[in-house]
Amino acid sequence: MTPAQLADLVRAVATEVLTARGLDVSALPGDVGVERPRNPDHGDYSTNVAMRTAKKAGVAPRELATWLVDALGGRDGIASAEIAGPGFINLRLAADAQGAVVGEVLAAGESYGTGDELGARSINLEFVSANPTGPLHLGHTRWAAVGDALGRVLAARGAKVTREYYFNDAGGQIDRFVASLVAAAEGKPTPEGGYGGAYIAEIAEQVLAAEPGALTDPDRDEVFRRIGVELMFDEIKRALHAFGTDFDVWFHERSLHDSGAVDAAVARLKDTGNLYFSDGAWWLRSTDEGDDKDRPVIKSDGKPAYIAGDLAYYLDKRARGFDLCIYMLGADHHGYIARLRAAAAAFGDDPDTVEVLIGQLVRLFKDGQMLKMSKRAGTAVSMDDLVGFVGVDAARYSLIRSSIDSVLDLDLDVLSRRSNDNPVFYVQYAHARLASLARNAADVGLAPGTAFGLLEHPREGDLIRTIGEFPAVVRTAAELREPHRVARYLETLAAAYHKFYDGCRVLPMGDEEISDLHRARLALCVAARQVLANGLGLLGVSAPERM
RNA sequence: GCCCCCGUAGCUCAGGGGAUAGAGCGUCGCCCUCCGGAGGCGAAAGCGCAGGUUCGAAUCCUGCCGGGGGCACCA
Repeated sequence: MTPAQLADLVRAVATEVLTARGLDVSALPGDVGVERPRNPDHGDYSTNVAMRTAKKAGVAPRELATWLVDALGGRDGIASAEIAGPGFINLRLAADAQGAVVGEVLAAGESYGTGDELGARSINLEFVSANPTGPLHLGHTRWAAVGDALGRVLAARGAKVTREYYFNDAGGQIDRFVASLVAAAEGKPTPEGGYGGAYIAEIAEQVLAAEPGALTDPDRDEVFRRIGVELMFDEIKRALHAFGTDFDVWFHERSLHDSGAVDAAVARLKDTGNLYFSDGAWWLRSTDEGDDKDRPVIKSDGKPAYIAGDLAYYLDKRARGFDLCIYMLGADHHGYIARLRAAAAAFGDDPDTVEVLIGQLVRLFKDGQMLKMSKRAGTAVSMDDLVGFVGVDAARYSLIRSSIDSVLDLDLDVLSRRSNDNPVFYVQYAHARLASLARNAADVGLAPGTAFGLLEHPREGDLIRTIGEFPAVVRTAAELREPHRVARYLETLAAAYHKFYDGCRVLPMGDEEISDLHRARLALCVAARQVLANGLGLLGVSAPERM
């Protein structure tokens, strides 16, 4: 019996009991569930349904709990039901009912953990979207890891996800980038406000290699722009791909200007009265969505402001059929939330079709000193740097496993000193150990069995219940847009497995005869390995056969 | 001044109202006669402060204190 099935049973029994007693069934909360108590004395699962329902139903919590316990006690698969504390109902499952979860995992295989509650949603997930003026730094790397994992998690729960990268290749930042390239090519110092990293000189060199006459070309800047920006794009794409993060759509802001989409979007907003004219500029009422001031869309010099591109871009996304647009932005962009929502509202959409996830910074420490991440200074810690230090798996995992709400401090000395310092190896080790076990089992002719009722050891029960949690963990991670929950769950699962492995012998000892218990335990191991692999897959982290 | 995020063990971080608050690393002490010791068992150690809501608050609300990040007709 899975937790979901048990919750269904509790709900059904509660409904029966209330009905039989002539009480209001609507007093039941909509999300009747079971949870795993921390204290094993409190059973395999517990439910607080009696406490949550009692007041509305007009009965004492413990009295209602008594009725529920009586009704639950005799049900198939329930070994015991008892009241505790203020009205908790603590449940124990029969070993065979609980063990059936193992069979479900084996049957579901790679699809265990997936669901379809997001099936109706077509989601545009935009993340990273770094300006093509320099290599991806640590902050971008965090979004690359988290965004990619979120995309996988959303897809696992049924959403149709398009991962998208928006290149801001139309504004003044690009002009400065180009000017920096030209200066480098001419051997001149970095211009005021330009970019001075070593990569600038490298790209300038490549431009000259591709177009030897670039410096004397009448359209010199245009040549450097065309080739230089393209080289930067390629570099960013290469780094992301090497990081295991690929996008479905690489969107160029410039295309919106070139195609007239920006003008069209602005015109439409003027027509519908969603822009107002003041002080020579056209303004969007972003204050309606909580902004502290309205924002100009057309500047008083007649040129479109940056936000004009955002408006056209939003319209483009909607035209492509997305019913939810998720933007992952850094903490320094939190002011954009109101603007982006206002954009949706201005086009007549529900602002909730725009969901902005704000992630905090990553700080890197080495020798106790914080490393600055300034691209301009050229001392940035890049995605490649981090990967070079710790590898893709550890980099992704360490960035994903924390909530994006918290500033993340990574210590390079710790991460690069010993691999064991990173929890990813704890999880991967569990998988590798299971893979090894499977090889050994095959060598002695042991095959998985189905006598799950024999799995009565406390650590077997704990492992089975942990495996049973996985689908709900993925569902919650998708719903809350928090892929770090998957990582933390995997650490719990790995711990449950290691404890089981320490306490329960799987393979026959010496010339011991193979028994149904051996076969059932092997099946449990196969299931555990499947869940570890599925979970690591959601994070884009490898599940190694050997380490 | 206004807005956003954070404050939980020595450190890095989990804990979407529930019973005795967890993990990794670090410290101390155990377990190698067989499946991978990159493991297991045990110990010390913590919810910034004050109110409020609730049967019940690390979790929700308010205020304060502390830290970080934002508040452009730049992109």
